Amino acid sequence: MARINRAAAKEKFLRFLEQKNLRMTSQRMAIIDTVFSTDQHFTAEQMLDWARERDQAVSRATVYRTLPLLTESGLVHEMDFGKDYKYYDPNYADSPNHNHIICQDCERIVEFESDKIEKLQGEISQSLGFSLKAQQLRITASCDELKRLGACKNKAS
Amino acid sequence: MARINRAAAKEKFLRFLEQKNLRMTSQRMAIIDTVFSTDQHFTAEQMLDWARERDQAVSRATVYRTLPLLTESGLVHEMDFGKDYKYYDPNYADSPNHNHIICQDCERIVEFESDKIEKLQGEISQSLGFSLKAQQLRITASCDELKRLGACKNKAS
DNA sequence: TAATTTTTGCGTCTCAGTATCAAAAGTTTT
DNA sequence: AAAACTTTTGATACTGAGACGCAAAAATTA
Ligand SMILES: [Mn+2]
Ligand SMILES: [Mn+2]
Ligand SMILES: [Zn+2]
Ligand SMILES: [Zn+2]
Repeated sequence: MARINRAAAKEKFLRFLEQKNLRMTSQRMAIIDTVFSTDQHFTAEQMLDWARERDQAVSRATVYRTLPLLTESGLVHEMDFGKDYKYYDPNYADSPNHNHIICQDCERIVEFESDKIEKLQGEISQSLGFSLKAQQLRITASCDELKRLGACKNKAS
Repeated sequence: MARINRAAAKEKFLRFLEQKNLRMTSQRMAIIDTVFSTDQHFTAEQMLDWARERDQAVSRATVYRTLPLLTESGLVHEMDFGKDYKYYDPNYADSPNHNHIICQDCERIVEFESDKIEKLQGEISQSLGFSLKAQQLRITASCDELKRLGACKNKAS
């Protein structure tokens, strides 16, 4: 589940902008540089902070405008992890078939791939009249395995 | 995936209230009557509308206060279906092991149970250091099977 | 350089949900 | 049953993520 490398990401984004008659600007550059220097799942506000460390001239509005462009171009995916804000995942361009398990106590997110579950997913979807395209699977659980080791910062501890 | 019957639900809620030194009021009664007359997944705003049809004297505030009580008592479950508002599920008391598949185009939600996927879920969770309790699984897909039949009201059609 | 198009940043708005608080309703004590 | 106390209610204000409108700035084209 490694992210796409920064040069390739820039390349792809440039082609996307060109094709939509949009311009590469210093702010957009700062944002995609920041996005593709992490493989963590991040929020818009986090991205704003990080991008500003790199380039002061990045506004909240531009971040909120650029993330949908990155999404549309396929470089990141919008993720819903059950919080009331969106997450973005920079790891999809490179591994489009991974899924996530989320701890509902802390916010630990772990990626995984499983042929078996992917197959079952497809079978279930189909049997219920859903198509396969763009499917995604999320498991919500508790990491008290990790809690016992002191790794899970459970809020209600 | 049938919901618990209304009388049993009221009974359970009464015991819950008693045990927490809370009172059964006409508003709370109207709300749980409404909740357990549907087996649909609903939002707080929907519940407000429906409960008001039954009893004018139900305010938004009371709905937003009662739903967490019903959740805490185990009669409903808070659900996140990827929208920016919560859903509530009245079907958990009776079938606590069901999962959901959601169409990302329309908002169709279909419940399903699968021993196979449940087993895999447990295996994956465990192998990644997550515990089994309170796990839940959500599949996001597109129902273009149904779309072809004109059943899916896809927004971007 | 001038005209045109795109982008930016600020401020305002929306919307679900929470917090506040005084009035109302229910309970317990005298 | 009146007084004292507790819980609940509803109106209103507030919050926080994100969308939107607009005038200024930047980039492109003429
Ligand atoms: Mn991921
Ligand atoms: Mn359900
Ligand atoms: Zn955890
Ligand atoms: Zn659909």
